[in-house]
Amino acid sequence: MGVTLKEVAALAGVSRSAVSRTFTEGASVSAKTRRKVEKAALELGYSPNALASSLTTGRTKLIGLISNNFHNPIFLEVFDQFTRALQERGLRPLIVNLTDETEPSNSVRMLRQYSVDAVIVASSTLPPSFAKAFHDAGVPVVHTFGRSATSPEVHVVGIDNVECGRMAARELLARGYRSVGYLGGPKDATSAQDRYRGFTEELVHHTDIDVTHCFADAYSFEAGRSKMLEQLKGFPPEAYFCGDDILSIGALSALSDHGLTPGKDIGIIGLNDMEMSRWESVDLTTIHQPIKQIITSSVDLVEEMLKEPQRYPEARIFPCRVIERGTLRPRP
Amino acid sequence: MGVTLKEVAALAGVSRSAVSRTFTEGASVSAKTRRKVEKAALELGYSPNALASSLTTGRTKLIGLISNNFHNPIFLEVFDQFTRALQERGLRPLIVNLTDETEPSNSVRMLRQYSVDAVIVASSTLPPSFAKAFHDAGVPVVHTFGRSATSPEVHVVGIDNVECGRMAARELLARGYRSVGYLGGPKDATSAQDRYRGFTEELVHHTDIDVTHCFADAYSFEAGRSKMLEQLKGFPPEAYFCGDDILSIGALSALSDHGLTPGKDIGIIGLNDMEMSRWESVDLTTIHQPIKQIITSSVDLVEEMLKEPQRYPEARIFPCRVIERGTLRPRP
DNA sequence: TTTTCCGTTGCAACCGATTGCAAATCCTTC
DNA sequence: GAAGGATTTGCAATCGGTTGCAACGGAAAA
Repeated sequence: MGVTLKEVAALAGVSRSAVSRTFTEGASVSAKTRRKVEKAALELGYSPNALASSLTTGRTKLIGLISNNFHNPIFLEVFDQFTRALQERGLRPLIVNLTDETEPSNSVRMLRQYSVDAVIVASSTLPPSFAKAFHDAGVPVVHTFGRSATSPEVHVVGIDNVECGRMAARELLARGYRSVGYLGGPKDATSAQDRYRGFTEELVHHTDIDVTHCFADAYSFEAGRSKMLEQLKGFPPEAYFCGDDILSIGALSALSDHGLTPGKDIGIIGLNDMEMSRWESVDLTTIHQPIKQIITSSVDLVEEMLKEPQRYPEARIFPCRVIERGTLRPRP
Repeated sequence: MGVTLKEVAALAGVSRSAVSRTFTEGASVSAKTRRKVEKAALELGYSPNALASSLTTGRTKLIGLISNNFHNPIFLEVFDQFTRALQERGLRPLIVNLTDETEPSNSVRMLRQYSVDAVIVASSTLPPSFAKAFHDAGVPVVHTFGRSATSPEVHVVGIDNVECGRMAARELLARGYRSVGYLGGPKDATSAQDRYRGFTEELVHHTDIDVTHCFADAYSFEAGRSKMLEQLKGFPPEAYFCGDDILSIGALSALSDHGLTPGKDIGIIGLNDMEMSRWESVDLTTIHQPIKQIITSSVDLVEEMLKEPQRYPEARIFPCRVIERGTLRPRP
């Protein structure tokens, strides 16, 4: 269908190598032939076939981008950032939407078939073993939003979820709440587990504080809402640490159903600080996760791995901080 | 890096052709060789290189998916649906995030370099000429959420935006509003223009009704909110047709700033019926756009174009309907 | 047993590029 | 003008597959 090297070479009256070289950085071509070739290429509307060249160079500039969080609005931001960051560096995101039906191992195979140069697993709900599968298959991999502690074999970029749990606990303590709850994401998500661990660890010595916990089925509005509705049927604590802003927003909706005012009747602190949390109607007190930095750093890391595939795995952990808005009562 | 045909052939003791044929649908191989090859392939962990084979077959199964709506939450749903639908059919989405900085023509070139089999332009804010550029470059293209009327050269799947504008106008009339406004998306978006046209056309003979209009800078929460805040400084009409749910939600936030109750003090009707509009705290009356059907149909169309690239362009238009919730006053 | 036919197999060319190597060309310098 | 070195150039092999074609082999038909 497209114009090929050969045709350009014929028109320019040079060899195919000459054409190839004019289009590869730092190859040796004289100004004269370069001019001839460029003229011919322009005339024919030629642009090199990236896939064909990948055959010999072994580089496709294709990066697998795997996720499964399509029901969390934060993902919009994540996705926007990732695609931009990759594009800016001349890399192309090849997307995999991991649904419940899709067999994870299939995606490993598929991405290998397309010879992606590297894979980014962007999810806090996938197990470390998933990212490791790519590593084992010889594909450079970065697990963004992954758990750092127990996956020494794979690069991880994200936050310290345990510390975030502690941070949330401290914040609730500082506000004088006497009974607190953790409303986490799905129980099998490492992020939900780690945040829970930090939260309870911080509170274990405060024997005067009542601590409860529960896990929503997913990081989604509906899951947060229905779990909070369930809680409100019993005797809910004075304040909740929700494992994600979208859970918080679902929870807020449940509170409003019951005529409860967040920050006054019940405290809520979230995690992520997504755009929506800043909306006046939401005004969520939350722990800010530096998404942009995390993603830029992830893509940086990918680029470095392209140069040095056997690079020793590292964890890049970014600090979080509490953003005060309206869903916790003021500090005394 | 990976295992190649040759190695499998060597291990299985057959020719490379035999191996190739066992992995291509409907090729002639005896059960015996197939068994030998499969055993060897399994042992070596071989899976064919999709890119290499694309060289000869001319098919990559790569589909360019281009969008620029990364600030509208509806895009989460769109994106989820698109990636799933493509995956289910064995097609791979190659994403292009069209930002303001990126030169559109670059994406045409880039997608041709990766020999995508087809391109889906998923945006109601890109001009028909953009989709046409792919058509002109010989790449099959479907413009999802595009304008049907004036792009006879390109397949379009979506809704009749003019009709939606009329529908909104009729709905506001039926509720007895005497002064109405259109709060549209960016002025240069065909969807914003068409919805505006329908809206005013329907009202042109109702000389007793006051009609005003304005355009937000983008299909985003912030744009809707700030435009509505601006409106509220003057003498706003009794009800608005917002060109998109996210604009409506931004507008609702502005109303709440001013202590106005939607549905009571000011009416709002949106367009899209995205998940968020169903949230109790939003409860937006809106025009439902059948996203799922549109996307399934788009991907169907792409598949058909793969078989028949020169297929005569068609427009697939899906009907919309009003979903009554709480942001318009009841019919009299 | 020989002939015929059909399904299977391997050879070799090709897809569109890259690249090591040696030949050709250019520019200096004597 | 010739020798020398530095660039530039083209040849041909290669990347990992696919596929038309002819040869092959086995079974059924004669």
